[in-house]
Amino acid sequence: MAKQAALKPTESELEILQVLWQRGKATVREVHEELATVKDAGYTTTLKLLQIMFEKGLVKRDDSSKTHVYEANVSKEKTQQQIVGKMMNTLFEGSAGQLVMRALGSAKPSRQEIEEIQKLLDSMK
Amino acid sequence: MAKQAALKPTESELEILQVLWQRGKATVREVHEELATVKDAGYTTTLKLLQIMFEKGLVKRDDSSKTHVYEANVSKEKTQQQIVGKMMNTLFEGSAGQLVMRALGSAKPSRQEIEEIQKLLDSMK
DNA sequence: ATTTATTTACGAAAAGCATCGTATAATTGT
DNA sequence: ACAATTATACGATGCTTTTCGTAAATAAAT
Repeated sequence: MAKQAALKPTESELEILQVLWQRGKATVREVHEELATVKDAGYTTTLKLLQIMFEKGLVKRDDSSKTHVYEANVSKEKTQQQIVGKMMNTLFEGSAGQLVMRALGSAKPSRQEIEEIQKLLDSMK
Repeated sequence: MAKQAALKPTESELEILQVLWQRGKATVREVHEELATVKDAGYTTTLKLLQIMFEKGLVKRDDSSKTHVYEANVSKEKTQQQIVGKMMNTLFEGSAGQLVMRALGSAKPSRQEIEEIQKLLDSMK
């Protein structure tokens, strides 16, 4: 069904995508249980959200058996890219450098991550 | 009216804040004109937004003369920090490194910015 | 002075989002 | 077989966000 125009997941939808990206496939119940450790909402809320996400094309589902199995239909990478890109524009005047500086000031990455980033930076010069 | 609990500017509010951070002070008209180069909304829309932001405490205003003059009432730094932090959690599992990698993959910073980031990274090791 | 422009205030529509309750169907346990 | 549990579907509510129209007040222009 082709490419959709920049569909931006909402906050709640992102929480669910996070679970799906991590688990691959999951039932509503499984998503809900995992969400419950962080959030606090009813089962039907999670269900409804997943149904809406299905309509939007954010997830796909296997409904061959009674208990449907959901799976992300947008990649983690693309989604991250899209949102970071948007944020760079509305909040950092389009400057990746500024965003990076702010992110690094917020929380410290591990030594290994630091070296990875440095490697990437070197290759960009 | 004191300190508010974590007030999260909306997308549109961020666009306006961006203008105000850049200009310092501005009338509704000025904000609107600048916004118009990027966005497409009526004058009263911008006005209303600014009025709402005033009620929320996001901006302050000088209404001593008929034409009110607005100014940001939240700092760019704090706001950026707040939003980047939130995004790190909901989208990058709390990892600054992952976020940085993604940001760098999105758009290339200038050579000068790269070196600045490298300096910061070195000091973090 | 009278008209024209600009400005603020305010109400309200329209759309999007998160949440839940209830009905209905299917599955499981006894 | 029947009761209890578990699923989905779907409508509806309340809230937030964005948008604009219109009225009233002020200022500027002729």
